[in-house]
Amino acid sequence: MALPTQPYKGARDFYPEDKRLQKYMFGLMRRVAESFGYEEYDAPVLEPLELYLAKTGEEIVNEQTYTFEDRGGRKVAIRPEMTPTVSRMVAAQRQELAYPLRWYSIPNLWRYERPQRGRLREHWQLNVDIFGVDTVQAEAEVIQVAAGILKAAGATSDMYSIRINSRKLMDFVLKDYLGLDGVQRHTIAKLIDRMHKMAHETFVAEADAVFTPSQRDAGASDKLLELLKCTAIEQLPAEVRSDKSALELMELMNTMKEARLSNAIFDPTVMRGFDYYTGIVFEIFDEDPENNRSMLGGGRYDGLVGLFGVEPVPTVGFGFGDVTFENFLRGHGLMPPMRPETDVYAVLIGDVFAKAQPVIAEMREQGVNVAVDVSGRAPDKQIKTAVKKGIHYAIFIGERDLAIEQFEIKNLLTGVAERHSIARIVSIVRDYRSDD
RNA sequence: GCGGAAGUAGCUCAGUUGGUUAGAGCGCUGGAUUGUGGCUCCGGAGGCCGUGGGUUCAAGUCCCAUCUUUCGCCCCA
Repeated sequence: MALPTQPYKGARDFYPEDKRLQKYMFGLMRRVAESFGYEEYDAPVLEPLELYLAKTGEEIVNEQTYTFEDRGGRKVAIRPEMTPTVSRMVAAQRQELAYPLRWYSIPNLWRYERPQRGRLREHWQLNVDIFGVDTVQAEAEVIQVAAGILKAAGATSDMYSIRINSRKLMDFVLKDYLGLDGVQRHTIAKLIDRMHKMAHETFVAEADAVFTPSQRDAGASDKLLELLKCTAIEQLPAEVRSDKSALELMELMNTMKEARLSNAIFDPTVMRGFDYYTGIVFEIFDEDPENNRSMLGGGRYDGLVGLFGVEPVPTVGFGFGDVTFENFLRGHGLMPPMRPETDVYAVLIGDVFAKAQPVIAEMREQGVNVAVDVSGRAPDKQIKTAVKKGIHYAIFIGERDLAIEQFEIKNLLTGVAERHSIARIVSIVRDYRSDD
């Protein structure tokens, strides 16, 4: 029986062309994050299971985390997210670090669930976090990092929307404004999270079923619906609008405006699944009608670092997955032209492999990436290979060329061939490469 | 974890109410052609018809299970 060639369920192989796209996406992420002063860190793929028990959502730990017991009887998890890990790292050096601390990482993460569009079992996720800032200036900054990556990818503001809400505000709404108890709040919160996926009548009916008769008489249902319709803080009822959390949101929205992020809106239906969020939460939505989904999300989690027994550190961060990013790029026609790493394909004519070495070495020393065809096949076959690999230049090396130290360099995309010295060829290829 | 759809060559697919030795296009590969790719001509390789079981004289085709992919639900880093 033959071994299967397909990768593990929900995981991907990265062939060179796939890896090229990944390098492009990660490159954008790194460049933009570093332009804001973020420093890259990393950590093990394995963590003790306890790390996730405290604050990650229950279902994620119990059903969506890969776990096993090691030979020493320790319960181990393959990291399903990076936030607990980075909190652990910050807590470990709580006193030594320089705040505000700006860190980013692009870890691969695993979740055990059924793969579907935009969600696999293994994915890579940019994590951007700022530690030690308790004002909404932190939120404003990380949102700008997120938007900056999309902008660097060539996205325009109509392609996505930045939707902002606040856990504190929703707590105030559900507890003080609507007077719900703990269980009711939890149920309604989950319901709001699903709101856009269900028929409006279903939502109304399910929400109504949560309220007690006296709450219903007090118009809880209508109050909730009215509130969820708001798309700006100013539209909130006066009682809600004067809460501290609303003022905070207003300040953030104002900064968004100053930062020219015109597609940032207040959206009370943005809840986020994790239990550890404590304040502002936000998502960036892909506005592609074929792919209308949250592609990036984050928020404030001031309580996590403190779980490790040190003084708490206020924190804001977001995660941005490679799968949703790739869908976004494809959906909006933002896929970049992929250029192979190899600049020049050396076509050898006749048995000149040994004699050609100095010429090839010279090109490489000058920074040109050269792949040599060592197949001994006819020149036309060698060219076909170069074309198939997508290499842009071929250099022809035969006895004649070596004798006069002039070589033909052919642009395989245009078919144009010229004859030059190696020095000249090197400069032509370098100029061409730095074109874009 | 729950429900729908689909698996035939590397890719896209055809294959009649079950009936000889399973096909096409593209791709791959060799030659025409060891000093120049895309066009043309000639040749070649490549399939346990996803896997296992069942029904039948006979299964790519019908039934069951299973795996994988995909769409949705749950959930959502």
